[in-house]
Amino acid sequence: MVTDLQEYAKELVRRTGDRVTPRRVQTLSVLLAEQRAVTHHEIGDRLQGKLQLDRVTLYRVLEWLSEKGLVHKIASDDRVWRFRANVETHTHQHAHFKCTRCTRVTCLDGIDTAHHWPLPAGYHFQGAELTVKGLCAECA
Amino acid sequence: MVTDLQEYAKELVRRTGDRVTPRRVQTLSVLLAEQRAVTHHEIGDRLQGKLQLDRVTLYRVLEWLSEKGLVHKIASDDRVWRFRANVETHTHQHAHFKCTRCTRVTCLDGIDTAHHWPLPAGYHFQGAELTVKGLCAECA
DNA sequence: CACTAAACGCAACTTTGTTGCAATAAGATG
DNA sequence: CATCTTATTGCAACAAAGTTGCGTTTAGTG
Repeated sequence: MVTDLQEYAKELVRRTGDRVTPRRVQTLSVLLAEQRAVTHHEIGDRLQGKLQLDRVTLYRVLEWLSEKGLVHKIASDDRVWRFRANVETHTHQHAHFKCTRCTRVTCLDGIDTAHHWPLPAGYHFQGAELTVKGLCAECA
Repeated sequence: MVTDLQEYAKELVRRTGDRVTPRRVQTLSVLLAEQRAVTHHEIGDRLQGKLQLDRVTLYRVLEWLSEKGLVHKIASDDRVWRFRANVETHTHQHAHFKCTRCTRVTCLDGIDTAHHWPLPAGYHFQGAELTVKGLCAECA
């Protein structure tokens, strides 16, 4: 139910201690509803009609959600940031899959990128970003 | 010796069968001289003075070098393409390391990304891009 | 209800990369 | 080595993603 999701989003925003604004709640709600990582543009489309939202504001809302740990950013080779709501079942340290045909990005919770990769001497590990490319089940 | 590198670059360009132009040779020469992945901007800086080179031409030269397999492109989370000369000792299927302080990108030849990662049923593997982040030996 | 700092909207700007087209030059041919 | 053909280059204009500055609105507090 949509209302449940919005209430949940509202609760998550409230817990941060910062202001609970419609834009934050609606944006997070959209991301919670998706089972994948979506672009800034796609989020904007889904919010059309529901409420007026400036491009810049959306960037700032997403940045804020990211800072608060409610969402995470994913870099891709098309130079477009994608965002995904953080769910308890997966940590930040996971891989992503990008379909080379439909360009959809999904999370690969089965792969743990927190694994310590073999680095040259003197190097200090902080994190890793792994994107596996190929065809998803629908496009294959 | 710089001349050697330029001669080598020239030879590599010649082997493609396409035209041997100063811009292609010089650009490849700059990339061969680097032990890491450099941005379009950095390459432009290194070419200043040596020869006049338009932004667009550089993009096209790099694209061409990439198509011919003399160079490979690396995507990063700062939306900037980086390029690195292909050396026999490493294949395209390897990981990269990006220092979060000096932003330099180096190749991690010890990690093979052609490995078949565990994917959901119906998914078809094509390739993977892995960037490990942290501090390099100089910045640590 | 009034107040204040945080959010927001708007306009202008930056960075990275691309497209179209006319001018130039690599290398083949005579 | 002059000429010709076509790939390559430079220029100008454009496009997309994202950022900055600033005045206006609004959430939350008293």
